[in-house]
Amino acid sequence: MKIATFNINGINKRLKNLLDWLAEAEPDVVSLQELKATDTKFPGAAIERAGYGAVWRGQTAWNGVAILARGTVPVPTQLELPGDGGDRQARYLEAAVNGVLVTSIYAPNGNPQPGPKFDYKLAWNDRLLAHAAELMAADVPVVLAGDYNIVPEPRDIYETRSYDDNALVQPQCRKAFQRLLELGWTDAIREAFPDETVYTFWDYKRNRWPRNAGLRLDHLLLSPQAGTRLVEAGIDRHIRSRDGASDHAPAWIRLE
DNA sequence: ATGGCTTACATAGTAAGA
Repeated sequence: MKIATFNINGINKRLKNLLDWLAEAEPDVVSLQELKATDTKFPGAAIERAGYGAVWRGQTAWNGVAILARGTVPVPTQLELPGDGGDRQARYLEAAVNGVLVTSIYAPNGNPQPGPKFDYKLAWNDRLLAHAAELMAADVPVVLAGDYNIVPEPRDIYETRSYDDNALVQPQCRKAFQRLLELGWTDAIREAFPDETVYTFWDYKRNRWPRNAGLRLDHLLLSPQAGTRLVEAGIDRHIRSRDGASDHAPAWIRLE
């Protein structure tokens, strides 16, 4: 069972990129972020023609998350991250596919910091931690897939000082990610590449892709019941170099 | 080191991304 997460950065703008990748990578489950489309603008028919059922939560202009499943329709279990009924941003979706719970997480970016956006990011991370604890207690295979907008460690970003004040690398954010690991979640990509430099995002600006000035922001965290089934993982880096590519590359795992 | 791209919404120029 191959499960991928991909910040598509505009699903309609990049529909061809998405369909080409689906056809060649053949993931069984796909967690998508940054649809940048309303519910009615989600390209459900094209995705169905590609062989995938889908659930999604859209929003005007920004955010938006979806979960796709090959040959079946995901069964949604959460349409939003619990803990703040007033939060209207489409940043969380959770669904069951063939006995595995999979999320699409699009955590807030949080810039500039300090400020209200950063406060929202920290509060959102707290809510994610609380919900992750509940999922852990359910004792089932869970894959917390998505764009966390957190660089877990210094080795997960290229050599630079330009991000020192950026929300992505702040200690409060890294601590939130670390707490998830302490709860018992496994960072699948780091588990598969313990000593390698692995990036999933390269800014469009400043020649960051050609000079591999990247960041690792997209993560797949596994509950113990999923972690014992991990056999392979990867980043589809070549997707980032295509015409009209998203600024993120797909990250994926394979569970036995 | 640098907002130097790119998008949606709109139909010019902002806001947002990370």
